[in-house]
Amino acid sequence: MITNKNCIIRLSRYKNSLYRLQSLGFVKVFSENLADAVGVTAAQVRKDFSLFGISGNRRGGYEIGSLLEKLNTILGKDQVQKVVVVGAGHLGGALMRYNGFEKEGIKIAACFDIDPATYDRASRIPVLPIEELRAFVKDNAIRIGIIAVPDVAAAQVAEQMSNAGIRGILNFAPIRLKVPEDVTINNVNLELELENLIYFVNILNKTKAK
Amino acid sequence: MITNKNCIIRLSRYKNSLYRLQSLGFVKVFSENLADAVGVTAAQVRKDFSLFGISGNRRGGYEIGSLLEKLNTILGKDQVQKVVVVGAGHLGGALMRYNGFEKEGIKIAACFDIDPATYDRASRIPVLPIEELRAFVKDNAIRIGIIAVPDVAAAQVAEQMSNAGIRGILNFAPIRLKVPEDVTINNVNLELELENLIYFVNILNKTKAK
DNA sequence: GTATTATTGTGAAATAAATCACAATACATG
DNA sequence: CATGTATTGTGATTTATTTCACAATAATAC
Repeated sequence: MITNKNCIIRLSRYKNSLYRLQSLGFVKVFSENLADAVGVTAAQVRKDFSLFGISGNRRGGYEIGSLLEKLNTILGKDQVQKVVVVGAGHLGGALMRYNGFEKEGIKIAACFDIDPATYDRASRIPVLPIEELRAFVKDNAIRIGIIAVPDVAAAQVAEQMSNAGIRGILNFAPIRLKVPEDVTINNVNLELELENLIYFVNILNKTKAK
Repeated sequence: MITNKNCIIRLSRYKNSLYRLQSLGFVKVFSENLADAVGVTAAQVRKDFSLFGISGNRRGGYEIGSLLEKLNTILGKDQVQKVVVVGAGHLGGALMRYNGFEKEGIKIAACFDIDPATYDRASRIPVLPIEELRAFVKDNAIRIGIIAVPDVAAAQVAEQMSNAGIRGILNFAPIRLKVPEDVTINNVNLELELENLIYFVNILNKTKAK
């Protein structure tokens, strides 16, 4: 079982690049081409594939169509993934309006909040009371949730999600969530990303200056 | 020169946890406590500090105040960091309204777009024509930029930023940007994060099932 | 002031990830 | 059908990161 997050992210990148190559009319690809497109080494590409038992054709490279099928299976993209969002504020709203998920086979099935002013059952993506989270998650067999609430509410929401049966959480709140070990958390923290950039900009600047 | 991104992110996390501990009235902290708060091992905390020449007091732990000073210096938080956003759409708008940056000493100085309908020089955060990016960046000595435009425009914006003198880019567009090597890029890609979650939820599920 | 104890700081060891390098092999060419 | 060539697949090697383990040492107790 491969649990190297970077490796899985590379698989996603390969997949995205392959779609681009396919739409340009390409049918086959060499590890070298894919490596260039994604920004890694050719050996890394082959090693990653080898890890997942994906094989190509010596001297002939990889057939894009079948490669995509395999990657999509590994990445769970052979079916539409339904997710829920908790938090109908600025961020939750932006996520609901964002149309990049659809073409990736990800569907926001509903949004939940505690503020009745936000409720809207008639909307394309319904906004429902948080009390209905559990039932909705069960009824729709949902396993992925997005936390888009202020940090003070995040811990409680994480617990509600976990109790409801959600097994993967994308967390936008800038705090560490504690969940059972069978729940996976990916954090998106813009302050951290910016802070990180600042550090690297600073040290690279100093290095050049010397 | 430490160039391990994860290590720098841990420093940010230590810093955030330390502020929390400080606000609870704590004055000193042990590597063990910090480790618990951040979710790493105590040895990792000490090793990270050691890497940056930060030392505590054997048997007495670390004094939170001076530790924070050192971390803030390393992370470039001893002065307010001004950044620009390019793209005044949903995402750019949400970023401008987001008030989490301010308390981290990060200030969005201006936003740029190509659509005259978005221009607003009188706003708290002015929205300006992209043509003015270069002059603004120079005049305000800005080094960090956020790309919040659709993917088709991202490559061009990255080039404009890089030419204008920006040295760190936070990129929300789901494509790989090519920039000179003295420009650092951090990508935020929600589709990728979700896809990644799906993978881990799937494999953990299978593992448990067997 | 001596002994005891808790905690740091950091080389050494272990583990994880990436790269190398080359045998295996499929296709092309004559 | 033999020879040459390009590309894969992967064990071996290298590099990076984390963890271990324990000497050094500062605070505390007696």
